[in-house]
Amino acid sequence: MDTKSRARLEARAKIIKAMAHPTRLFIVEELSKEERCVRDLTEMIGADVSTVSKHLSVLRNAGIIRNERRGSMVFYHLQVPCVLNFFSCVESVLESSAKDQLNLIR
Amino acid sequence: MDTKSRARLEARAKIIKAMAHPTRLFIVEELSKEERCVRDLTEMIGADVSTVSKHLSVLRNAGIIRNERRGSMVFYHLQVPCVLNFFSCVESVLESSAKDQLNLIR
DNA sequence: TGGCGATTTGGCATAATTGCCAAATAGATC
DNA sequence: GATCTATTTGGCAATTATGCCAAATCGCCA
Repeated sequence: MDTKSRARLEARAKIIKAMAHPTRLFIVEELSKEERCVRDLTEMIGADVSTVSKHLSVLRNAGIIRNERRGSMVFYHLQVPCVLNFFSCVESVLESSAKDQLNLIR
Repeated sequence: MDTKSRARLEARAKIIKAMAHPTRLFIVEELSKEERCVRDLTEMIGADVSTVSKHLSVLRNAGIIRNERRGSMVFYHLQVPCVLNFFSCVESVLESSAKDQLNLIR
């Protein structure tokens, strides 16, 4: 692995890592339906506002979501919707694992 | 968010987290071409064998890859190829970010 | 300007991840 | 069984991630 390949892999990993948290997956899923302000997301998630704000900044820094200030509120929306494709594949992995469990029992 | 939703999100996050590392992305990409033994992967990656072995176990525990022992060697192969779809979307995110950079400069 | 709601940032304690070395395990071959 | 190669596991130090509280910032409106 040369330096260039390593840099490319690191850039990719950074984006995937941004998705790799239950709360952030929830945010992505929710923003795929409609844009939301921090307060609404916080209420749905049930964590501290500061925690939610930091999760949002992780997703924003990765380039996955975007924010727009309107008045005193900040609205977030999904910038790159193809990340939703992750979900169907993840389900495939889960199904595949479930089958393995059955095979072990038999 | 109820307990059930949270569990589902955690299961998904676990799988995405397994992909969220440069070395493991390399492994997935490499195994998409052909199956490989631990020694070959280790040589390509250039880390300690134990490190590579642990990365492989992360991917295996997530259900993304599978291993098969043949003699004294263990071969790994991609179990759920749809994870390769992640890459094209990740590139979209990177491109989108690159455009943002240009807009900031202007 | 002062106060208020919305959001972000700093800081800290705790937990999880990472990578290496050393040791253990497994199969092949003698 | 002894030994060699291949792989995994245990353990440890260093780094990074997480979540909360407190404090700071921002926009609005009286």
